[in-house]
Amino acid sequence: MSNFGDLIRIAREEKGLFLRQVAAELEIDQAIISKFERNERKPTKEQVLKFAKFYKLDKETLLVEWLSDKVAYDLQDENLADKVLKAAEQKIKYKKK
Amino acid sequence: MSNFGDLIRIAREEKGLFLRQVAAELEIDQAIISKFERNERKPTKEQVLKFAKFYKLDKETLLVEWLSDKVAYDLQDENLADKVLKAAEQKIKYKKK
DNA sequence: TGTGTTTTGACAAAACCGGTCAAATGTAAT
DNA sequence: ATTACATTTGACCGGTTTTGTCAAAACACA
Repeated sequence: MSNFGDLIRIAREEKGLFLRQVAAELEIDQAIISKFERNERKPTKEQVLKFAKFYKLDKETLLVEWLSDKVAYDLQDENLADKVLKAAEQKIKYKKK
Repeated sequence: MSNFGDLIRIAREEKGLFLRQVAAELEIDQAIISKFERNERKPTKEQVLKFAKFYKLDKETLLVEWLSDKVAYDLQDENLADKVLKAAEQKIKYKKK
């Protein structure tokens, strides 16, 4: 199962870059990026977009990965997760109208 | 579409209680309960359970309502909501193993 | 060992939350 | 219109949680 951290770590490794370099480019401390890659910290939306742009990853893919990490995290110890997701889906549909 | 606030407001009105009374009983400030009922603030899980017990509402129903409100809120201005929910579902399933 | 990279953890600043309270507003009866 | 009571609003406070910074520790490997 993929996650935000894996995506950006793989992207970085494919480009043969060091944390230091990415950090300088994106103006994000390398310690933080290290934590993002290990899913120890969650980036802000702005940061997600920075990564997408820099690594030339699909913006939507990365945002979905990031948001779904967050939702899954919020529901992790809820055995009601299924019901919650279905209810949330209905609510979102409803709001769109 | 239902939501947490409506459920507890209806329950209170059905029992003919004033905010003041519920507040005293649950030891939650009435201003806060007023905000819960109008979905202006989100209660803690503990508070949700207090309401379920006091109003004799199904615990699970209320928890699902509360959590799905939160998820829907987090995704409200994301047109990726559908994809996010599907991805989150996969992640939660995966984690269970 | 020496060099360079990544990870860890302590710390401070900022943002976010939950609760308290009193004033403002709403509502209905007299 | 005034009174009495219920609800809503908003300012404020303290505590928790996030976010960023930094340097030291750990790791990799020639």
